[in-house]
Amino acid sequence: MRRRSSTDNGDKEVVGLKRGPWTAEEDEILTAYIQKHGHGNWRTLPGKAGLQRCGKSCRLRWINYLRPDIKRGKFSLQEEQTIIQLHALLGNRWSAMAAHLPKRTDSEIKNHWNTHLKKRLIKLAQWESARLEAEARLVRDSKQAVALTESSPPQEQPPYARSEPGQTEELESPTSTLSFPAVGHTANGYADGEMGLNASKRVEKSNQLLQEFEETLMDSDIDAWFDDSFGVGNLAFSSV
DNA sequence: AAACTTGTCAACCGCGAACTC
DNA sequence: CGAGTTCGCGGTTGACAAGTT
Repeated sequence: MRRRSSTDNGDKEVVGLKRGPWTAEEDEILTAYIQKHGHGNWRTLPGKAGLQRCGKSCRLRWINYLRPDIKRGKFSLQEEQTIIQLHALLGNRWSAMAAHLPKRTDSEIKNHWNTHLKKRLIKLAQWESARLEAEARLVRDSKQAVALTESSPPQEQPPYARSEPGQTEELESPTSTLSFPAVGHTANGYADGEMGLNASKRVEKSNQLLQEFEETLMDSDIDAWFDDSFGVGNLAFSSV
């Protein structure tokens, strides 16, 4: 079991220790002290430097904000790309990731991941899921159209509209943002003249629609998004 | 203009590892 | 070798800013 250290919990119970945002004056005192003496023992540092802060707070402030070799400000596309790749390899090991990003702190990387990159990647994953779902559905509809035309029993409704259990459910996903009344069909049946098409024409049309749909998604949305975000294609995933 | 929501990020907290005695 | 102390990491929180209704 873990032994309770004197710094745990104790800091917030010690009367007189300041908490919350650091002032410019405190920053100055801490920086001056460390530049002159080095940080040494963090626990004893505040007393020696004349700061009403706990050692832990001083350490955090120095490491994440006051150190001279820190690069602040917006992450470059290259840096974001590196973070995504490193995260795929290392998971949430921020300090290990920071070792690969010069002048960036683990805290900064963690914050950037949680507030920017994670959200974007989740969105992309949902997008990709919906795309695959749509693709599967269109392929299935094409095959059904061929099979039903060839066995040629008269159809009162198109296959997609009959909602057979196990057919629609298996393609539905809670993450999907798409809702298809089947491409090229109205809600009540085939569009005018659609039923008159022969099987090969329908397959051709479905394939064409599928291709258009894929091109629309890939070209205008996902790729654009990646370009905007990383300045590259799907490199971040394929190369890791 | 005010109220509300969402985004951002600095600071804190708890824990395990490493170190010291 | 065991107990106590310190360090460093990752997760979470909360204050503030910006955006939206």
